[in-house]
Amino acid sequence: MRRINLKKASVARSDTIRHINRQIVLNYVRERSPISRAAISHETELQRSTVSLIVDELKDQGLIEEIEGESTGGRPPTLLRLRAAGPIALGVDVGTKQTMLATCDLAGRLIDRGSFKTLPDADATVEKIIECAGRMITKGRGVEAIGVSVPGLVEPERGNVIFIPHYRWRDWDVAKRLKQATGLPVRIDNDANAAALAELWFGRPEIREVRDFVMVLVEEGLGTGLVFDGQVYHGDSGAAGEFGHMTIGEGAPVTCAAGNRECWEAFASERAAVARYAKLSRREEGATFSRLVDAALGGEEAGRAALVETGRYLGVGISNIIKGLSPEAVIVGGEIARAWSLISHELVKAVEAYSLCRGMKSARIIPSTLGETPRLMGALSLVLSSKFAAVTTA
Amino acid sequence: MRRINLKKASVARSDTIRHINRQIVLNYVRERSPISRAAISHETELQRSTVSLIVDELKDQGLIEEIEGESTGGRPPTLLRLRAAGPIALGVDVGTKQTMLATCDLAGRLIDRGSFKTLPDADATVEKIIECAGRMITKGRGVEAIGVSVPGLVEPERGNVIFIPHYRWRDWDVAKRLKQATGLPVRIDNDANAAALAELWFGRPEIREVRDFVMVLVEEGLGTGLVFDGQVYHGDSGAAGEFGHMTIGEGAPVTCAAGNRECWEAFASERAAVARYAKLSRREEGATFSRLVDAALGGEEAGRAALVETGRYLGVGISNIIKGLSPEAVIVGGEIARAWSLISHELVKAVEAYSLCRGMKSARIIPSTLGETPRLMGALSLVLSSKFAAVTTA
DNA sequence: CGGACTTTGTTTGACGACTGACCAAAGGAG
DNA sequence: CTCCTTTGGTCAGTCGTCAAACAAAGTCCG
Repeated sequence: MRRINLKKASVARSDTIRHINRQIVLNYVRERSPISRAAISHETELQRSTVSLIVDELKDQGLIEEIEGESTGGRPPTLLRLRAAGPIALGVDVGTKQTMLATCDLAGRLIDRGSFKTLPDADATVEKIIECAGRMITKGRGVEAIGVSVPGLVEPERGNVIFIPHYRWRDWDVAKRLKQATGLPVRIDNDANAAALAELWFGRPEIREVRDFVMVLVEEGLGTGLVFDGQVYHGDSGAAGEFGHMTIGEGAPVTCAAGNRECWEAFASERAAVARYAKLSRREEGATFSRLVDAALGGEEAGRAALVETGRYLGVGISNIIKGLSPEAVIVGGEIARAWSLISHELVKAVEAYSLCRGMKSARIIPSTLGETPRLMGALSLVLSSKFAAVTTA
Repeated sequence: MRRINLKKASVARSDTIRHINRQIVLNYVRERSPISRAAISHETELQRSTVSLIVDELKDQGLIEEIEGESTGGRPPTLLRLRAAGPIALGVDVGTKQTMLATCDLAGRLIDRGSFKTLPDADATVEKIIECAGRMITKGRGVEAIGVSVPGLVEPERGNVIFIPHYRWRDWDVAKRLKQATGLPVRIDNDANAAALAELWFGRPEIREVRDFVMVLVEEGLGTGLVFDGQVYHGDSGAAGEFGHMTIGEGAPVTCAAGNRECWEAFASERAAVARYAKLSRREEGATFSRLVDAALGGEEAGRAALVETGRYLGVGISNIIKGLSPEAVIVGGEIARAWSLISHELVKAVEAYSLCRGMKSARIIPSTLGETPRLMGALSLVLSSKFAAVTTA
């Protein structure tokens, strides 16, 4: 029931039909691999002859490859899977501490990795990214595009980084310069959006099947990535997902980027947790969030208490999101997911306490299924998802 | 960049291409009416011959009709417009005070209207709706489907009304019984979602062009309808849009349905405004919101103050929504829109005060462009939008 | 007033994509 | 070894669009 956007709508030609079916077949190979032509034909209700033609096209384009299958009583099928050979995408995850790079194949399997400490200077960081990326591209031939994930405000369509709070970089031209230096197309997005994209395309099956969910990425700040109908929602000028700046109360332990003590971010980010820890333990001034999590997991009471309190406030904000958006799932990502066993109870309790307004079925709340690299996988997903995305018609 | 849902994806056949182009042409007729075949051909880049074939099909189906045009220097065009003759949809708006019914033509112009006071008994109300609807359907032949808008929680796909707070009706089977009684298909949705749909399809051009917006419907309660990418978002099991139950502070003037004094609804609904008015004016115990608005527009200070305060809290909640969703516009609907000149200043001020966290471009905030019947237009839109909606392919 | 020009709408053959029926290939079961 | 099952490919038929030519119905200007 979508309203057609006449300004952007493109009419269907005779090859549109092939484009649509090509993407459907490709997605069957991706999701049900290894699968035979006959099985695809059976499930899609396309004729076997048609599937064969489409498969030939996908093989020619180097997207899929054949392997031998075992007979089930008749002629043995030739099974299809995504082409495994060689890297196809390069991902750059610009973090507040480290910048990580990786190449991966079509199926999203990592092939090569690299990383360096992010430099406080914007230009120097770009130079280092270009250098490191260049090395990985020449080493692994076949990279077709680059995806970049950054912890800040981005206009994805224009490839424009507006602001990165941690380093106070404004109008950072990383996308333009990467493109110039490598000659490859560059896609860029906010880290929470990228992480949401990664869960959508490469998360564990129980998340991949979910088409409406919210990614809550806890880092120094607090970002949210919204997925509606299997699609990351960017809002007007790509700035959606700043639920981190939602007002949820007063007297937070730290201030948000704008000096506000009422934002969700000021209550539930890593910085908030570290501030609570510093107050509780009273000794470590220069405590990092990593060490805090290690300490808590090691049984230290102050660390545990700081994390649990942070988890509770995460729950308060999540309950607001659930009420408003009724997603099927909420995914919590970032390093805090390592301590999920410690915080989940209090977090879920807070969500339920604030949800009592309506006796509704609540969303599943789960830690990221992508381990410790949701942002890096997100950067790679920016490239890979475009290969598999649905054809946009009207 | 949408992920294909293999469980629901349907493959493209040779007639899919026609379906897609048919909807595009139909939407050109709807939005640029009156328009000639040649103009459609020019804008869509379809051949004139193809447009002609599609137009023939649409004419045969009684969706469009021809009128004569004036020459611009060559052969005069035959202009096309939506068929104006006769009603095509019946809308039922179940309100907490009145239930309104109307029929309209394809272009959304009202043809016939009726209304009655909503009865406190669920069954009796259904009976009365069926009686009134039956009369309007037999009077105006041609009605193809019925749309119903209700002030409560709905599962639109299953046609199930879960709960209507005002009357405490649970599992109301209005859709099923209307369908049985009339033999027509019935579509049902929450009033805020319906109103959002109405703005999307029948709002003034400045809203119709917006593809991401939020409808805030102020009534006894407070509902929100979310439109993403030109599509009403329902969330998991159709329950999205309950931002009214978002926690925004403490000590609201009234309680929400669940006895909570922290919800946005408890601060900014009609009930909240009436409670403020009763407190300020101290005399009228049985004040209604309608009279409150009349009094305020008439210059009464207590009424004005009650509305302005309510507007301020509307702004607080709207600022949270803007931060999280970055919509292009926020539309405020309900009777309070009548007093827009009184409340807009304070409302916008509150939004700005709470938005300072990020110096971002803010959404436009405007009153409903559908006058006093956004819900009724919403009910009609439930039917009409399905005629014009984009073809869902993959 | 009449011919040239302009614009609109229709007709017709060619092309691309899918369907469906038939055929060839390759293995299992008896 | 023969029959059956399953997979994959071939080819005429149909549907929808494109492109170009054609017919229709005006305006413009000498």
